Amino acid sequence: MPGAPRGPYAKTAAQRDRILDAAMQVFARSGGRGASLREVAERVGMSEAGVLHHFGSKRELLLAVLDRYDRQEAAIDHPDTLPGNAAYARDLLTRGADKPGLFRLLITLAAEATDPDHPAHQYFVDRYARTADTFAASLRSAVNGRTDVDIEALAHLVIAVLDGLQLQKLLNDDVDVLRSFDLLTQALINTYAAP
Amino acid sequence: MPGAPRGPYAKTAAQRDRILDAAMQVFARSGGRGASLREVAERVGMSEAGVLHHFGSKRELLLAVLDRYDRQEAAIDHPDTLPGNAAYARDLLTRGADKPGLFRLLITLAAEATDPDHPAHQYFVDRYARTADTFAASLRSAVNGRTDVDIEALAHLVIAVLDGLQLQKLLNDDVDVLRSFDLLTQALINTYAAP
DNA sequence: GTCTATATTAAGATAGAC
DNA sequence: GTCTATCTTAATATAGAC
Repeated sequence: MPGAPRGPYAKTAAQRDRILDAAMQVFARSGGRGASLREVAERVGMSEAGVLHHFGSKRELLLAVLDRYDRQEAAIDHPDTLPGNAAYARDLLTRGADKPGLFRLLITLAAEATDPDHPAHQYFVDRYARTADTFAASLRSAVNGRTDVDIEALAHLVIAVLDGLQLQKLLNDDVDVLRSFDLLTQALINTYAAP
Repeated sequence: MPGAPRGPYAKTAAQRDRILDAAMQVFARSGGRGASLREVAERVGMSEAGVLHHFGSKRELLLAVLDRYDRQEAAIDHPDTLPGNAAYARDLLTRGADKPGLFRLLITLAAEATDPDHPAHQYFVDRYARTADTFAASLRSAVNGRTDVDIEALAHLVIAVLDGLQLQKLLNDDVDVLRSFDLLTQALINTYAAP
């Protein structure tokens, strides 16, 4: 009975969530390889064995963190108009600045997961493909009819900007990512938007 | 006598270089945290203690790898015209595709080094600041006279695109990064270049 | 300059008591 | 469901022989 945990499972679900919260912070600070179960357990006030009772291994824990994040993201409804989507992308940047931990988690793991042997490799391959599809769909309506513009390439470009700008923001908080992003959108609209 | 190693030091310098080559590959595959001295030593056909004779610690080895890369980069002369620079940036992307290891090294470490406690944190902060200055200088001439364009923001934007596109390329080799990059340059020239 | 041997620390994981 | 205790493995680093 998902959605209404009660009985003996209620506590477990709550504990799992607390562990995921802690793990997310630890993975965000130290990446997938730098993070240790010990630190996760410490934060949650539990032994390593306790953590491993809920998640069988470090690998599983990492994937569970990403999976939960995905479910939360999927619950938000995404705009399907272009201005809505540009605003959404802009909002991503702002949220990234607000909660640097979350973005650090994603960018650090994505970079690590570039290694085909990394536990989250397939996850990130899929994730980026999905994102590119989403962005392409909304850009298609903006370009409306123009067949001379490569929508997929445009989608990859926008995603690259979001990732790259946030990386710079994390290294130097003085970088004004919104300013750079606005320069991009203006140029893109100016050049590729349907008349 | 730099540049002409001879006598008992010649072998040492050559060995240091071999170690740096191996370390670069290992760091590129596994990141700074995932990499082990054991694997570096193995590749170079030496014991861990042997490696540590040349570089006192893993941290030192990592910084030496980055330092050597910087010296090599500095030896290349960079164009100072805009078309030259756009071509240079495009070339970076091509090189990244050619030698994925090198770019993986840079992007993975940059993401890790977002953590202020990471050994290479300061290195990457400085590196990005320097790169932004370089790009800004060449963009300034392109915008020639226009005062309504934020050159620094433009520089951060271009760097973001280079990083972000290569990250996607590493996750999925089918992504056509040059196509996306060309969409960017066309839009930027179209919108911000001096008449 | 390189090796073997070892100290030290820490990690991930399992077994079994409570 | 959580803990203590333990196994196993592996990492960085040092000491000292050759």
